[in-house]
Amino acid sequence: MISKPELSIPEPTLRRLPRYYNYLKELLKVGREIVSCTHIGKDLDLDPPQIRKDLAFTGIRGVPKVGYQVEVLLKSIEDFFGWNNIDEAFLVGAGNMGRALIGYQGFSRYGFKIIAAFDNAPEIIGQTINGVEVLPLSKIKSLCKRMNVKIGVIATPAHAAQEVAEMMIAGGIRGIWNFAPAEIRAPEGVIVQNENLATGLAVLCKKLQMLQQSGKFRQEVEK
Amino acid sequence: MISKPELSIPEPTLRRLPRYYNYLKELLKVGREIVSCTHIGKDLDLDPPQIRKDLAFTGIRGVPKVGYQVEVLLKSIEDFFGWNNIDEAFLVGAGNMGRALIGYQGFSRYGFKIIAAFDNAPEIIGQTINGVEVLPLSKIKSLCKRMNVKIGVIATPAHAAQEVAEMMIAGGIRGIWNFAPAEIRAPEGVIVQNENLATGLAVLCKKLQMLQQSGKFRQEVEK
DNA sequence: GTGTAATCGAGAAAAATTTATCGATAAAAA
DNA sequence: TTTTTATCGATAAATTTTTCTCGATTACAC
Repeated sequence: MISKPELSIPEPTLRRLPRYYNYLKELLKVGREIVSCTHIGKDLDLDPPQIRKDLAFTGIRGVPKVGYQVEVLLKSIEDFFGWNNIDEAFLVGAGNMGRALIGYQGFSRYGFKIIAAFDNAPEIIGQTINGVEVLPLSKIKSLCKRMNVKIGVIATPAHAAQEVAEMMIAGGIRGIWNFAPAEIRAPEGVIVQNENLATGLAVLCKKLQMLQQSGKFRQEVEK
Repeated sequence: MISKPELSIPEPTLRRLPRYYNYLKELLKVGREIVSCTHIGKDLDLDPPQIRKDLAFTGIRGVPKVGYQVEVLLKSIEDFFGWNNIDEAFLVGAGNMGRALIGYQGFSRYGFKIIAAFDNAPEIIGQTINGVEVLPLSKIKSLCKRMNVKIGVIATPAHAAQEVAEMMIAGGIRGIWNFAPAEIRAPEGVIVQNENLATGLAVLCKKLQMLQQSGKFRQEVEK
């Protein structure tokens, strides 16, 4: 029972940190230099002690009565995630989802860059999408090795995902960001992060549904 | 302290359910008719009792020694989320992210459909993307009302998100699915679901980083 | 039939996470 | 200079979530 990559940082914290980061970037734009947890808490609807704890994981210390310097805080989060040096990645599946990921400008902020795309469809191979060339899938293993790429993005249909993952792993990929609605099995030492768009949608729809029901309920009670 | 939409179902459960759903769909394709929690647990790397508990929230009951009927289980999850009747939604921001969301075929499975897109850029207005027309943003409020659309998707740059959200809310939108890397403030009774792609990326990168460090550490110890 | 094995459901125990509390510290005001 | 106030950090309490345990149920083998 020691197999898992022993994440000593709570995952909820890990998920909140990028949110702080985006928020702080906005603050910086507005020209704010200093911010307190109380203030962040109001804007993000979180409890100040929790924010303090989360931020403490990045190794930063605040000053009583003052708070944190926005720039220092941003730097601290960047260092924590290693966003200052760029991670180059390969993407497989240049369909709609794949194209969107290639075209999405926002990743540069997080030190992430898709440097090549792969696909099987002859009509897509050879195209250039947002400056990223689409290569035949068969080449992925050798190119992974040659270019020492460690992160792979999967944006294929569900049925192709596992096979693609195995090709990536054979090429030495250590982290897989999976957008296909499928479960990927990977050996120990390879991290798979599943990104399921439906999850967020489901949560939204369910909350909406419950809200409506409670609304109806309230109306009926009020009669 | 009674303000929040009192989600009596644990959110982690809510986030796991779509995962079960996708997994079960795959099982069905392979022709499997019956499945036990033990089996699901092996494939999804989760504990059987937890799966049982999660599934129980959808109101289903399993049969000892047998498990669950895959089709019945799928139906139960569909009913739970209300995926059998289609939710129509408007999208704002027909950039890369917006186009991807419009083009993504996968949403139909979850009873979700983007029926129109809105943008401000004159060169984009009037285009048709995957059968979805792009209309001027100014029309969104009146069209929301006329077509009784209750869900809005925001795929604009961060700075435009709040303003767009307010237009949507003015038109009667009750649920906002936000892909812009910005915090949206909404009145009570409007649900905002933030979808931050960077979150998953950050978790992946951090796990990878920790894995590498522990690997290095191990190597050094072994010397 | 009867026994065995697999699985379920429900409730208890354990773990993780969130929330609250309290003393300490630093800036601003008196 | 002293008092007041806002905020921090650390610890403790409460809550939530996960994991475990156990008796009950059902199919299958003998």
